[in-house]
Amino acid sequence: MENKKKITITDVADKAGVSKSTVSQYLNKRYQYMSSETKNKIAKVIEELNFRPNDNARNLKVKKTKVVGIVLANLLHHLSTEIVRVVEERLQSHEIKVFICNSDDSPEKESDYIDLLISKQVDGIIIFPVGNDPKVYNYVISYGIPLVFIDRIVDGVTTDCILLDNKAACRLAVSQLQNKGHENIAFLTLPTDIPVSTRRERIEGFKEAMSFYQLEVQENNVFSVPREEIQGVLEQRFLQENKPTAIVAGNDLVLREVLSFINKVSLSMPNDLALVSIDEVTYSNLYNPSITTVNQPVKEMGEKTADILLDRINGKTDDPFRVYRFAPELIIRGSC
Amino acid sequence: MENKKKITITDVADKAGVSKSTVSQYLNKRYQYMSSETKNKIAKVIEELNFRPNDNARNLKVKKTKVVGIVLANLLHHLSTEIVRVVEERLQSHEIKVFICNSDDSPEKESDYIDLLISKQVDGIIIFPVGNDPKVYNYVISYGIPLVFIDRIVDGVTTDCILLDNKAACRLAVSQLQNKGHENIAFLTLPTDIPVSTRRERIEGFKEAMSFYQLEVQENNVFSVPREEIQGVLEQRFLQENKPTAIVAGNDLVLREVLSFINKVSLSMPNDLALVSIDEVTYSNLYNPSITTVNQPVKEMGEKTADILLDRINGKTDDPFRVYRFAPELIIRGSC
DNA sequence: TTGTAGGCGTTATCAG
DNA sequence: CTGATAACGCCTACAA
Repeated sequence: MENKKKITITDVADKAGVSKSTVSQYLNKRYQYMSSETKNKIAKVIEELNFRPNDNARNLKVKKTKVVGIVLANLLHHLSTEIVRVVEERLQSHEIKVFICNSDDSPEKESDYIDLLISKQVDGIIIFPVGNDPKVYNYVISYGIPLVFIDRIVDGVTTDCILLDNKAACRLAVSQLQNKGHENIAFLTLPTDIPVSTRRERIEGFKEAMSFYQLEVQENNVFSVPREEIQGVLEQRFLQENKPTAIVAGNDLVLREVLSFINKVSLSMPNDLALVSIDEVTYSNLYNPSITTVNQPVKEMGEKTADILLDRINGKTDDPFRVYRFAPELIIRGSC
Repeated sequence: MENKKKITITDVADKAGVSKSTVSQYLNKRYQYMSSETKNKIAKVIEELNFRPNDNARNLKVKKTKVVGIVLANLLHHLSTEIVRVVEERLQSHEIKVFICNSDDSPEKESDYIDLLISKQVDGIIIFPVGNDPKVYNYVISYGIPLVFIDRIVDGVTTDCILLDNKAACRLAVSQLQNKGHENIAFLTLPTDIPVSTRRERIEGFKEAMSFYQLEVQENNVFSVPREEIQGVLEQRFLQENKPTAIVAGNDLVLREVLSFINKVSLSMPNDLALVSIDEVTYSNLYNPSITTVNQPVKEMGEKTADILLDRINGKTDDPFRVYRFAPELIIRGSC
């Protein structure tokens, strides 16, 4: 189990009785310039020695690494990982591998991983951004590495962005509820003090949708509070007059809290309270009653991300950067 | 937005009016050999030029990369990602970064990613294995890269393994059910034709636990079928005599199917049917009724994984490789 | 305290 | 078809 000296292309060349160059030719599949005899010989030696070329050395000469880095805000966020899967599949089919990094909602970690990916010379970077310092991201761009944002926009950074049409999502949610006769609708989301474009868009979208359907937005029905306070504010709200008859949960974390609240006070859906959640969750079909959700088109978004990135990497496009908005889809289930 | 020539240590040296070596010293924080004047000058130039050292070149000389690769079987599997988070946190505190790769339950992809990680010269590799060809894994070891398996064992590979004590998990599940007076207990798991040690261990564990509690294992109560067949076999089974009064779900995927079945035929838990699931799921507390689960000690397992790997990487141990079994924990909730 | 020279493992160029 | 040889960007003696 000694940590033996790593074997190199030179070892292979020596043992095969050819030169390094020839082995290199072999590694790069330039078989044309090679007798099938030497070819086989090299193959055998590589097998025997269990040789693997050192990519670091290779990338010193060759500019492309065929690796793309994805920096995830949160590994546990199901939507992100689903998009990643789609992106990865698409990139794989172009022979590109993916390294996933987890920023764990920390701008510092995110920045560290971006630096690492740059120093590894990856061909492209995809970020679910958590930070709000444009400098970090702009450096990637100025370094010449194609960059795509998913899920959020960062002020001051001009690059391709893949986003849900959040306002349309709210409109779908509200439309479904007002269809069912609800007028007193509450909206809950996490705090918007940090510049997370998504949350702000959803609040605005909710308000716009309400007025679109000529419903009144009661100010004590719109909440933007930290996760751990959600149950508290709901309990309070439901002690007041004029209880909401329906709730729109601004994302999956909010949904969890809302469901806990509903369980705790034994409300029954959809009669006591109707519910629509933005973003799919794993248990929407399983839950009793099943949960109506507004879903992101994961497949389309992932594929678009991969395609844009590929085009930029291969220099196939000089189109100006733009924001791609994807239409949400309403999945009507039992909760409303 | 031209893809400008990447700037190198030479550019920095030139612009700062010092030599490459001095810049290198700076990069490696050897400030002792440097006037604070030159130090500041270099810092400024690096900032201005937005220089980032090329890790590939660096790693050619320096053996440690300070990067560990994790190959995940399935990004969407919550348990895995939770363990990854713990591992990562631990490794971060030792200045080690983590690249996550998704094998997507494909042995080929897994093998490709292992090769990639090797050629990137990572310091260590952690795998949630999906393949069963020892060669792939043994190559990592023979290459001198420390390797840790999580969740499964692979026949023919001798290395450190982090596993749940699966038999104990089944014993906990059965004990809880027999406590509640159940005797006719069914067990469901996915197929065991591929050599996935975990599934086999859980089936055996179930049988042993039953006999330990002097309960009879009815052969038509033990299922090992593909996911898409689970609901079908349950429907059939519940048409027969002697219906089970309780079910143990062998993992989270099985649980989903069982819950769908229960919903479809409108059984009520825990009265019509009691349920215990092995492995935690995100919705266990939210569900109605909440779901009793046998949990893996994610934190301990993740930390142990990181610690073992760190010790191996730093050559701090020559202990023989071993299998670490972790005690599961029963979380009693409403489903039984 | 700074500079020079050589090497890390691979690829590319160009003779042979 | 094969083999020298010079990069690639950085690090590390050792010399100045």
